[in-house]
Amino acid sequence: MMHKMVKVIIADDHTLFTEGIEQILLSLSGFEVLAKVGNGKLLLQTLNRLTPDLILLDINMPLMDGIEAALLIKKQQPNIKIMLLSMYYDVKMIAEVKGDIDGFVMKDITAPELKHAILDVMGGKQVFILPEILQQKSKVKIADSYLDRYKLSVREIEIIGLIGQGKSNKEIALDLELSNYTIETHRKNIYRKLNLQGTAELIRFANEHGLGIRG
Amino acid sequence: MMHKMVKVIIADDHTLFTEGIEQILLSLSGFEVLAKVGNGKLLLQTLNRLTPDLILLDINMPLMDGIEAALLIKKQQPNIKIMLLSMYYDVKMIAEVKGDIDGFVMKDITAPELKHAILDVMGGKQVFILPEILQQKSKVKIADSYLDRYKLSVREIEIIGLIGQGKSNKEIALDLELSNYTIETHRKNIYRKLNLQGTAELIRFANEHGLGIRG
DNA sequence: AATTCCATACCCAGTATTGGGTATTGCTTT
DNA sequence: AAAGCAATACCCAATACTGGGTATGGAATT
Repeated sequence: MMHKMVKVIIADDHTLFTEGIEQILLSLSGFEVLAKVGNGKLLLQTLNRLTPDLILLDINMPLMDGIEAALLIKKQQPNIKIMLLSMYYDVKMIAEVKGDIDGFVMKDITAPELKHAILDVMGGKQVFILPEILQQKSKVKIADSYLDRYKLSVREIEIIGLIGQGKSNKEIALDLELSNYTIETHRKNIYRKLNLQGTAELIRFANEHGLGIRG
Repeated sequence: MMHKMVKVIIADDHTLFTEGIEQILLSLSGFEVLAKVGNGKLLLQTLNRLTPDLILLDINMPLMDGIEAALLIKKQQPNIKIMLLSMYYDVKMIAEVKGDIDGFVMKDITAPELKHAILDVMGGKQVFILPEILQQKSKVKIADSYLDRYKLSVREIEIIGLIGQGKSNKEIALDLELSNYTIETHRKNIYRKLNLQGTAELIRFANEHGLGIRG
């Protein structure tokens, strides 16, 4: 296994990304890209005629998302290794797939790191590479950036994150053991600082800035 | 210009993506990648010592987002071409940058299309490649998929999209010339079908499935 | 023909959110 | 010492949203 080409299928709806990954794997050598597919259904169909060693699988895809596809594939062809690729980290999601998936990496790792992760997975390890923010002992680095740009406080950033995960003010108040009034006040300040109106715009902001990451 | 290497800087916080793009450009030949940077500030610093012909610039980056950086760079070094890369399409955003930016492409185009777009830009054209969904005469293709998966109706998908853009029920009712009651009813049905609770979860869904794209 | 689904619309009641404002305490900066 | 900021908390009022339900008409399916 360590000495032969790893046959890979790449599944991601962003073509630039899949073609980029393909080029990366070719440049790393040791890999053969069997196919690149843009959605979960196409992936299942492709598996009817190709048998990879490994699938690199984006979580967010049209028609059938990555996790859904992964669980199906694992059931049908348990020998195929599956590594999930994501821009986001979500504790609930990881817990959901932990027993079934061979690896999880985020899109901010380097190509050598990806290669290393793949080889670990092919060697039988289960590899979960956590996002940098969770590896750090503190969140000073990311928090500082939002402090600077938007004059957001640490608490405000935290609350944006919780809202970004879909929590209501009430839930957040319970989580943080604060009054509901306090959460509302923070939200008022957040809207003012970011010049946003309403939950929808705020969540969009959170997503675009990766602030829905649970930490 | 057509016969010499195009010097490119790639700016995107997802390292796998920047390294992928680099590999793509190398495989296409005719390009020299001067640098890959992960945020807007680093990009500005890099421009103090390198002068590219072209910057491929992701919109969503930490510390300084793509548009902010682009407008600054265009002011300081108007001869550098800038092409924005995005996963999302937003009419308002495009209108905002249309006068300043040389190109906009989405991450679901192919590498040859990217090359073609770059060469057009380097040749003096302004290139805006619209997402596939906007190029289609109808939305049957994407709508069908959600019909199947979630039993969502065409109207429901449309309303998710509008909510995903941050519109209130009242605004949507005005847009679609319907009663506010109707929008609320559609929302109730959407929550039930998707097993979601509240605006935050719905918007997250919309974003993850690209349903915030204006069509 | 009957049933189901979709689109549209409404009522009711309760909760959630937003925007205006106020206030206190503690810490940091000037 | 004074000022500014963050965290926390509250009041008021209005609007927005949610979840329960009802209903009609038209189109598609059974």
